[in-house]
Amino acid sequence: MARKTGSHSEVTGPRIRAAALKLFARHGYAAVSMRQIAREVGVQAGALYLYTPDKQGLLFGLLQDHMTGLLAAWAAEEKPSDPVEHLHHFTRFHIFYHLERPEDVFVSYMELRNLGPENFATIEALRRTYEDKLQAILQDGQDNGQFSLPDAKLATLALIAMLTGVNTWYRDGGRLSREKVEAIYWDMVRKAVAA
Amino acid sequence: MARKTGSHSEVTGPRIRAAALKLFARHGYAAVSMRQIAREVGVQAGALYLYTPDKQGLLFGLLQDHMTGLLAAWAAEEKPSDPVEHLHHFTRFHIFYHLERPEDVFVSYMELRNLGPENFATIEALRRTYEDKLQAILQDGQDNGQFSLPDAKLATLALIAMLTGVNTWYRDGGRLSREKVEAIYWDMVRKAVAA
DNA sequence: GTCTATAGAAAGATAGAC
DNA sequence: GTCTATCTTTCTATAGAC
Repeated sequence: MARKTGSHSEVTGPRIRAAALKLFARHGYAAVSMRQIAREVGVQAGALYLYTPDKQGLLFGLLQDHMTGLLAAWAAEEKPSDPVEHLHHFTRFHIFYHLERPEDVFVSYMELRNLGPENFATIEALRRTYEDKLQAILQDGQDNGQFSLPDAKLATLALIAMLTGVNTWYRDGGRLSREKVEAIYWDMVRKAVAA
Repeated sequence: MARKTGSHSEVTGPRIRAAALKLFARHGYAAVSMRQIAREVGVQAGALYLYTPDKQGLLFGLLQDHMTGLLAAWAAEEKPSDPVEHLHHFTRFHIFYHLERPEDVFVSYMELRNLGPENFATIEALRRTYEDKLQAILQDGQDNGQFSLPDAKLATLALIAMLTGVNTWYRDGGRLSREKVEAIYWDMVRKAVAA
């Protein structure tokens, strides 16, 4: 099908979102202007409002897509039935998935407070759903005696904080490969929850 | 000594800093205006510039004070010579110190990217100094065989991320006391690094 | 030490031409 | 679908009165 010149709705939308993600990650949501985003894309500021109702909607879309993408990716993984192997699989998945998209992770964590109350509740529910996946694994291993956890909920939060923390320091081409990092973290995770 | 009416330099400065900390923590540095800070304190916006060269200086002062306070507090602690006890002491100290000042911790972590390059380098050096305290403990235990660590630096970063993560969910009056939280985290820390 | 007033720049969002 | 132009608000920072 031929497409009219100057009509780019299917390509401009994603480019706006990519530019917003990049700029929000680098400078923070509140510090980035709609004009900056437009300049990055190569359109005028007014044109942005064809693709988002407002600046807040742009942020919300980024966070929502990140969280639903994360949940969908985990849902698509094959899960071992043994809790220890299941936890290892989760550890690998979490580290690799998050290292693959550092800007999404950074923005999703840093800009939560810039969401309106309703948008915030939506994202929080998604995040909680993800946490529950890990908590179920830990509870499973606790129930069959492979893990020894004083508190499954706290262990969930502690492990996720530890694993997501990799994003704050990891850089491609650094001292350790992703595989090596994963192995080192798995060693600590495994021992931290061991019976 | 009598003090002239309308002269409040020794009290207004700290109040400005307290207001800035509160507002930066709640809304983010970039989203808070000097007018908001002034309104919170009860002075006019122009008066703020008697106490800080600019908005950036206000942020830098908050972060610098937090980091130097943290280092001074740790320096004042008595350190057990046994690495396991030393690590336990660090775990307690880190959790309690950080839970005691959630706004400082939050701002110090979230607003790093809003520092100018020179200010950023200064804060990063202080943070690194603190990390080195933990790393030395871990290395000590590794050397005498009480700990088994594939990588002392990564273990340092992993443990600090895990411990600081308490601040993201802990609320006074919640399900668990600080003491109980500390005990649960210490159980995981201890096992994660155990030989 | 604090105030009022303001300079000068930039923000979010909209209207209407093409 | 995009642009130009603009409305309205708000911002940081400074000047000068008291």
